[in-house]
Amino acid sequence: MNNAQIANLLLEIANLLELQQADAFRIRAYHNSARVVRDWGESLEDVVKQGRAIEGLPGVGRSTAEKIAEIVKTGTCQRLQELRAQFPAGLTELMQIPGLGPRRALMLHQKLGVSDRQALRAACLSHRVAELEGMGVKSEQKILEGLLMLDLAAGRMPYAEAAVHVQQIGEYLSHLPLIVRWEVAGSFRRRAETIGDLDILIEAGDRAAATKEILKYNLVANVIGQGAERLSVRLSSGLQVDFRFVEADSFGAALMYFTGSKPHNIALRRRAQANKWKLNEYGLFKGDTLIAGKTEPAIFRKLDLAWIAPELREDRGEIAAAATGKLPKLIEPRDIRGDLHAHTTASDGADDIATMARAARDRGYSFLAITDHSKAVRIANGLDEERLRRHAEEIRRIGATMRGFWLMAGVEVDILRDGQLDMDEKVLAELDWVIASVHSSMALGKDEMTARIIRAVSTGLVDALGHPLGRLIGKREPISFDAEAVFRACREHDVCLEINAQPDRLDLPDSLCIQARQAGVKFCLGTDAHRADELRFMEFGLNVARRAWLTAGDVINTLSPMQLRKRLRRATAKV
DNA sequence: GCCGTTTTCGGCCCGACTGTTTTCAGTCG
Repeated sequence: MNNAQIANLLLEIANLLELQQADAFRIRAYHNSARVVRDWGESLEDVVKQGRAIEGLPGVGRSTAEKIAEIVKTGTCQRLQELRAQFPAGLTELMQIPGLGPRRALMLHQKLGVSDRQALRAACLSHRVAELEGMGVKSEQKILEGLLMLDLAAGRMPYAEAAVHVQQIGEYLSHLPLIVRWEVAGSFRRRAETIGDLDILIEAGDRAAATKEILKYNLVANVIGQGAERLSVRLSSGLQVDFRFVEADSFGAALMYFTGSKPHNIALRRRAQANKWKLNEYGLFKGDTLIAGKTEPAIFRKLDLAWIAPELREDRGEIAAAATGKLPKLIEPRDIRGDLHAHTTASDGADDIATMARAARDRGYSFLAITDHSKAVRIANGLDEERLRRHAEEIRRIGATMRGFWLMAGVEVDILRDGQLDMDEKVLAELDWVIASVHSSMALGKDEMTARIIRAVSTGLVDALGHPLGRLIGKREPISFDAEAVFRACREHDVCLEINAQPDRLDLPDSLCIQARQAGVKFCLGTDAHRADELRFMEFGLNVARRAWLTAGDVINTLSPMQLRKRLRRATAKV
């Protein structure tokens, strides 16, 4: 049972308590603990199995700790079973539909016997829902639309996809003379892995006129809500966009508020409250007097905090760090001097060596590692020893023509099922850079997988562990291994963990990077580019690194070619 | 259910919008 699974059961308890209309703070306590458990670096299953106490998790007290222990041991807990017995199974699922909360879900069940999506759709279509007290034709329509949405898009989209929307909307907004200023807030500004909807702040002289103009945007499919403060629309792509109208004097406060995250906001407000102040989307108030609101830095200053980068605003200790001057100096795009994962036509890439190298140099890089697949990945035309040798020669030949640029001869070698590397050791030892990755037997059990990876990173031939989880966001679950043990092995053998920047990988993810960093492991960023154009994915890898509190010193892509050579030689010398 | 420079009890962030209502409950972020 991994932390995410434990968190899901805690969330289910929270949802069922909502149905029960239990105390709201108790419900929130379960939501909080679920979030903390999901993000927690160490496997709680391991903690429990080793007989250690679950402690140090903020928001997890005695009661929840006991439940977690019970869940690990039995797969469920008494409290959850009792709650499940009280309500039909599908009810918490109904609460996922926009506009349906616990009360309405419960009413639908009690009055109409509805307990799953299908029955709900039927009830709407036969207009039985509209007849219920507090419901009407519009509610019914809204539920039907919500059901459609749930079937259509499974909710969140990858950050990279949202970024395309932001660019399009931004171009449109920037051409509206009525709009003085606009800014994207929300999870997009925090550069989260996936984005549920877009929150865009708008400063405009005439809100009504601005609303009209925005509604003329040709990608708006329908209006979800419209008021003096807010305009919510759905684009034809299914993406929900919330426009918030904001006064100049409140812009900073609104930016903070709508950037979130929610737990971060709550923590900030408590801090304001401790001073007998009030913090909301309009500003920081002492009584009725606005004492800060125009800019974010002004509000942070009043709260006696350093400005916190949006990527850190997840209530993971950033407020305490900001209060004590201990915020990290986060890695930035200009720190990156090269890319350490790229493919060419030699395996499954679309561009040849020279094209990839030129593209990297055009980005201002000082190095690029060419890392094509090894022979086990047949479908990707993986290289055998002989082809890899010739390929490396060709890489070096082209590299020699490029002044001030290190074209690294590397490989992405497969970690076979038993942990052996899919390439002769001699050939690997001749290369500049070796990434080892799991591409097969991904369903292996946790113990076997852990042993497999540790064996591979302990060969002394590996520089980096590629896309360690092997997950594809929303498509493929991560492989299962003991992260602490693997990280320890990586540190001992001087193996970097890759942050793979492909938009649907983002692997390692931020929470595990935080844990790995604490274990003393270094990181490398790689776009895993399969065409020259994909070198731009570096941006997405940087998002992960920043969300993981990483500095330039944690990431070896910030080294100069000479420093990098030195570091890699040292690693090899240890063998 | 959690938590403690206001606290081991009694608080717990705060406001907008919708749909159905005549003053508000439910939902959302």
